[in-house]
Amino acid sequence: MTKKLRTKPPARTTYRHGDLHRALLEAGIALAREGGPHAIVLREATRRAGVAPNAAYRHFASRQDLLEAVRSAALSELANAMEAEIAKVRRVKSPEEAARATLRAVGAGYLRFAFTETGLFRTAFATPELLGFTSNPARKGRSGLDPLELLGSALDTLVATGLLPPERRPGAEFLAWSSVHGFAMLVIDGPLHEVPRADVDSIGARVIAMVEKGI
Amino acid sequence: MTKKLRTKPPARTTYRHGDLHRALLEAGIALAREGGPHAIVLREATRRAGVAPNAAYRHFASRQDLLEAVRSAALSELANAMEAEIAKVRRVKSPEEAARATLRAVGAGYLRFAFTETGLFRTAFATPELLGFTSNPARKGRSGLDPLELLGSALDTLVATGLLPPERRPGAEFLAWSSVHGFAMLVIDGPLHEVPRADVDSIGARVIAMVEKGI
DNA sequence: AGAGAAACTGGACGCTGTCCACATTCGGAC
DNA sequence: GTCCGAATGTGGACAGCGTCCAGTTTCTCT
Repeated sequence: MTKKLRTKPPARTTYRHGDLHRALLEAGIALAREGGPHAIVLREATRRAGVAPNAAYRHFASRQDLLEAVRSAALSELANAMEAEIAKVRRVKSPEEAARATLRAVGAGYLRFAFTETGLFRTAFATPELLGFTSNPARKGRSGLDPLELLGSALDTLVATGLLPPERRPGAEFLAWSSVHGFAMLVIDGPLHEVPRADVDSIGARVIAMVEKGI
Repeated sequence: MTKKLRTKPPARTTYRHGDLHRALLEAGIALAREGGPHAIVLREATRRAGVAPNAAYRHFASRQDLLEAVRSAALSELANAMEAEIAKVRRVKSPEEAARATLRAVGAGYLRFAFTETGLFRTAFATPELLGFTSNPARKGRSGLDPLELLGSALDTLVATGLLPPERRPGAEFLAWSSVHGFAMLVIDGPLHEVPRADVDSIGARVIAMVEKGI
């Protein structure tokens, strides 16, 4: 064993770190990815950045503040996962079919992220006190939309193609989001936890079908 | 100010506490009720029980163990809330209408508990590692059914009255549970947090309607 | 009455977030 | 170019947490 081959920063020689804010944020993201929100530990983040614990306070007001920043990054990655799934849909037959497929893609991307990046997913929705995801640049994906906006956009398209009556549009994102999010939780640490991936996917498809039908 | 009028146990004079297990569990439940899962703190529980911190280890293997016990109690109370709502339904017109109303009551009870006993609700589904609610006597309500079983029973009745095709019955509880649970999370600490109760209730009704229709 | 087990106490350890006082360095005004 | 204030990082401390170990008190069973 050489001494600790953790991603140890090369023992900076300069007094100033140079980009500590980003280093701490990235350490926080790594921690969240590995162990979820409660694995985000200030001292460990500073350790990984090769800096004294207190240095963090020049860049984040508190552990909670760092948590919040990681949370935004997680939401942004969630948006990217959703966009990736949506991108696969393009160039299909009818606009109607495309609209439906896009809505399904939104759900599928959400679930894929939840199951693939569980730690980040949990972090995205870990909030000791209130807060959802109000519009915040840090939480958007590459397309410039955050997860809720992506869902809203898919629903708008559904209305535009005449597949969803306009009077049922308001608040529809909450119906869809509830179902898919709840399902993710059920799988991540609920009764569906031990169920094989294939079965999970098929139930997931039914959840999305239920939304399409019942919305 | 008299010195701390917290529910201070009357400074027991005996060496033995007498019923420390229950006292700790109840302190844990109180803490969870006030501040959710992470407010369950071993030392605080022992303080409220008027006992040294280590005494807890004679009754719970770890903080996690106490958390787990509180969690079971919370699930049991959730079952009770659901049962209470179901009880209101009895003696309606047709069996079909009764079956539908019962399913809605299951959802309504779930949501009422989530919004009324938020701390306990959060605790019921807080689980650092895996686990859902497998059958466990401590998690049942007065009727002898746990929350998931209550939902399952309502769905069975729906099938019995011919309102739900039997082939769609398997796994249906996961569709219903996903939607209602997700909605609860959305309200408790998601984008719907600031929305007035009346609006929340009306969206909640739509969620339940979606399930009835899309299941 | 005595022995062994069960319940509780006391003190300690390492970990955490956070605060205060101090050291170093950077960038701009003269 | 030099000086000075602001920004950044360090060191040491504190309280609170979960947990462990060793001792003490009490109960129960023979």
